[in-house]
Amino acid sequence: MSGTDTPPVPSTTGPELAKQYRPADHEPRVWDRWIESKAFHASPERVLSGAARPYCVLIPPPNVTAALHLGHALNNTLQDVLVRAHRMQGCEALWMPGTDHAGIATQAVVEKRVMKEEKKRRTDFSREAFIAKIQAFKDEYEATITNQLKKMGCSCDWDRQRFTMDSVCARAVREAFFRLFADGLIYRGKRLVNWDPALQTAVADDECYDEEVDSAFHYLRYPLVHPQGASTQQERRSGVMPPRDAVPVTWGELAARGFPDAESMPEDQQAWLTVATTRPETYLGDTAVAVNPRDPRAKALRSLCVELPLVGRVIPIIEDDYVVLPRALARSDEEAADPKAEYATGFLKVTPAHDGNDHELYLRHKERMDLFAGGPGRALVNMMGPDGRVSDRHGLDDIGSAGLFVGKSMAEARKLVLKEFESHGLLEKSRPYRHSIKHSDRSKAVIEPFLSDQWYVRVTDARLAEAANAALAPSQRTGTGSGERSESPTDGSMTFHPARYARTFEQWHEQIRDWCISRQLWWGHRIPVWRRDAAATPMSPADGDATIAQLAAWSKAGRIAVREDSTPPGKSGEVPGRMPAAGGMCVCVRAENDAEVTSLLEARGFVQDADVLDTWFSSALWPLSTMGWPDAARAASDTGIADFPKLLGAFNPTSSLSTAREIITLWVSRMTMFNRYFLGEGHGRGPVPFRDVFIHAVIQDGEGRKMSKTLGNGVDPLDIIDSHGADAMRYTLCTTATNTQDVRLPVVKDSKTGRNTSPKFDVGRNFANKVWNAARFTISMLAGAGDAAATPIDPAALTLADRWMLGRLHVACGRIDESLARYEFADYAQALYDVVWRDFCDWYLEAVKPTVAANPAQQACLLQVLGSLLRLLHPLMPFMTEAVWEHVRILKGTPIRGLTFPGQRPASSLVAHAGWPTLDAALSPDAARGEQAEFERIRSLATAVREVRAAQNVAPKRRIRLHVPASHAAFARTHEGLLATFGTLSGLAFEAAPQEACGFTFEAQPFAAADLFDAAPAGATGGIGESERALLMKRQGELQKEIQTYEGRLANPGYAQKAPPHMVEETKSKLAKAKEEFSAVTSRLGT
RNA sequence: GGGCGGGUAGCUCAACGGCUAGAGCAUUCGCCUUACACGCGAAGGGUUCGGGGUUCGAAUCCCCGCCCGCCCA
Repeated sequence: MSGTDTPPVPSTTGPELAKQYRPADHEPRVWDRWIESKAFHASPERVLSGAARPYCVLIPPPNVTAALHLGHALNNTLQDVLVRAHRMQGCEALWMPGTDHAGIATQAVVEKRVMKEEKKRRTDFSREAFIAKIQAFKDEYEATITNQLKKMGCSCDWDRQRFTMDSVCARAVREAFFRLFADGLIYRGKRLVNWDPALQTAVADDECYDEEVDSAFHYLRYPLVHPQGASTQQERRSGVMPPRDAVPVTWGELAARGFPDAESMPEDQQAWLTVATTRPETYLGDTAVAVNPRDPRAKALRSLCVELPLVGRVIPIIEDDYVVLPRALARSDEEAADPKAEYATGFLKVTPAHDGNDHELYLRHKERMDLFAGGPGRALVNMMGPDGRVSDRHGLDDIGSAGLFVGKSMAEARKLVLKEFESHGLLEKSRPYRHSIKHSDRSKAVIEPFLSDQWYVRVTDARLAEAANAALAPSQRTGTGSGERSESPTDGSMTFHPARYARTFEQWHEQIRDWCISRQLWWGHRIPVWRRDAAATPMSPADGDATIAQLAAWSKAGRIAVREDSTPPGKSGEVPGRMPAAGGMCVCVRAENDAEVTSLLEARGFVQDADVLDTWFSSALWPLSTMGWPDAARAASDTGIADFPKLLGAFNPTSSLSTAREIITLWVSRMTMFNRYFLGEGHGRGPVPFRDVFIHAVIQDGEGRKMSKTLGNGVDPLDIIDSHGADAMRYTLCTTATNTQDVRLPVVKDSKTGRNTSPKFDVGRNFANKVWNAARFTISMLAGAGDAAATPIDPAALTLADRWMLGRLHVACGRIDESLARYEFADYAQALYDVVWRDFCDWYLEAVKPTVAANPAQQACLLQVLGSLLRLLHPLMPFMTEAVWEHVRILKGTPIRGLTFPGQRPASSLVAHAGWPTLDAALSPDAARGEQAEFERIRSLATAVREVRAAQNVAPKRRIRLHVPASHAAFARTHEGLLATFGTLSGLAFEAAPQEACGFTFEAQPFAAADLFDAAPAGATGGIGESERALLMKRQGELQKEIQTYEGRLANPGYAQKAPPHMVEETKSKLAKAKEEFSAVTSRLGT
């Protein structure tokens, strides 16, 4: 810490503070003081030199898509609370800020904007020109977001702000991709995407909408054949057995196999299966028919096949319980209730290249389907071109006599297929059916599931998924899953809060699938792979040999890595001996600007992959990239931040990550895998990226709905800062942060501004104002105080009230420290509320009012307690406490023995650096239990007096006389001052109370309040008054209930025998007390 | 389909096998009591979703059911 910090601005040191806390008067000034003094700067040097413990939080980088909402406000408030508290505790606290480029979301937003403003599509621009537009948008929103965070008071180290696409992060992405590629953990594979045939691009799920359309189920007959007649496709291809020779299966044969109802069909005719489909046109890509194994017909069909009409392809019948049984065969009400059961025939055509569910079926029956199709992957028959028309050039190479469909759009093909089937007598019927299908947001075209080449990270490798699970703390492992602990010391060092989320994390990795990282977008990190298809671009042998030699040299030098299509996932690729004559070859180029390599590649027909990486790929590197990995020296020179090379060593692993539930799988998992992998020398057991993962609640509106733009129930943090102040918002958000999974915040529209707000924020505003006024009052009382002494005051020299307050402070500190350690922010807020409002304001300030002016020791105690409270409040309410601190820190204060502030930075005038209150055990309530109890008795008696005053309608300012029984004479005399203050008493009396006094019991003894009125109220007739009687009878009722409870408990024979003895004793003594008081009350009522 | 959370005062939430189930807001009554009306004092308000079980003792643990919500597929 530099300590070059400005003194308080003169204008704020005026004689008096405003009567109300007005946030706008302070927030900008306080913010400027923090920034000018570099209050949030973290120095890795201090960590590495051992001068301070590290505490580090990485901000979950907000998307640059839109301004922050209340959920962000919550998450960032909680992070700031953690960071500020640890900074005050003496840690070197680094909160790393930054934003995320959010590929799909941002590009989509900009595309919409450009369409609206310029009526142009992305494809109307060059890739570079369009990216420039997105870049401009990003700059705008990054500034908006940064401003919002600053308005909230976020104490990030702003000089270190990163963006997932800046040069430092880009280098990390490039290196990570290269290493995974070289290690065989990145491979190319096929996958179904949402294809927009109009725009000829893949679109993301959230760029589609579902819309109901009128369609139909069509019932197609597929003739049954014997597989031995057809053999496999491979054999047919080589001419062994033309498809026409497939041997038909007759109904008679089927009947003999036990197929129900087959005997009712013509015995010697070829049998068929009827499939029900809404997409008959895709039949060209069918590579199986599926039947449910529980279907009574399934057994008879085993070992048989069907032959696709016209195409002639012979495809297997597979059994899978995904298939819906027709209603007639349903085995339960639940099955029959499935609306699809009504339309189902029990036979499902399987088109794995054109339907997601069919693709899943294929993955489960891969071996069999591929065998029939002629080899690995061959059952994925793609019958459509990128233009959405039937094609025999994109994977359909056995079209047979179905050539008439080629070139037709999918809609035309549907009609034609139905017509052809009908003319062959193979269309059984069509039934109208209404269902929802996916459409593209932008073109409104019907989405076609389309097979395309994608890049994958092989996270199923043990070095990734299992390593992530091994990171979990042993107490949070269920023990059954993958990822046994190794001898690595970093295994088991990551803990979730609340603990239940560890299960989400663990199960995700147990059933993880390879991660598809390519996205058909322009905005993002472009995939650094150049590919050449041998078939597409022939090369002369000489060129080939030269290229191979060059690639081998570069590969050896670590500048590139090579994979062929045939390299199996999980294996590293090698530069082949010569240029392959078939298949594709991919070259990953390590350095971003290696023009020598890329120009040769491009000259030899290699083309860079057009896709970009999934945004989460760069996010997954956040703990590394923000710390300068892999080349911190270049990060330093890029940014001018000299200590970049020290960050990783000082702050990774980071301390706490705060994020939302759904992020566990998207982000937490991947950061864990990557941090461990890249810092773990390839074995995957390197350091974890963070020790604690805190999952915060989701803010919902009053009805339990998510806040969203479309519902119009969102609350803008800046609106709340405007109306209530940043501290009020922060405090209120903390009060909601219980460890449940969601919190409700009733939303109302402010009639004046028309903006959404919540009455909840008044809680924070009121509390801020309360603290402000408590401080204002304290300052005014201490204004004329004498000089401070250096020798700490012995608590024994203080009054009972002072020591009680120190005890309350002790309790509050313990509760707050505990809450912080457990990430229970609502309890932190509650502890502050209790100690500030209920203890300090309600009782302590009232107690010292009459005495503090004449008691220097009490002055010291009051100031130290206020200072402690402001410190404890600071993480939640940084602006207000800092504004107050400007006045408090200049007061002369003698320390109190046992109350210290470790972590304080002496050179700083900020409460942000003022250290954390720490109280010796000597000041704990336990150490002086008798005294604490004494003060509590005083409070109880005062409350009893107040009850009488309220019940009797005594004027608030009127001083009344308290008649004390002999049993309590000494007690009352000792504490007469406090009792008089709290009860607004004129004094004590020890003789019998006059007739018109109002009696009450305290500790089962008869007390009375007298001199309540100038004259006896009209109608008073002597004896006890009506309101006193009411009071006593109410009390009598309470006591009766209490006595019943205790007597019932003691009457239970099991209780005395089995309950802990101290508990039985306690009940007995409570019963005795209650009975005693009951008789006192009764006897008073009897007079 | 798998996993998880919740149902307690009108509202938002506490209470983690043992005080007469507690706070804040809202409500009612009395107060502009010299820090604070964004405040002070006092009061009313609960069959802890329903049913069963374990236990001396259940809002809390177990089982069944109902309702609401989230995540993953």
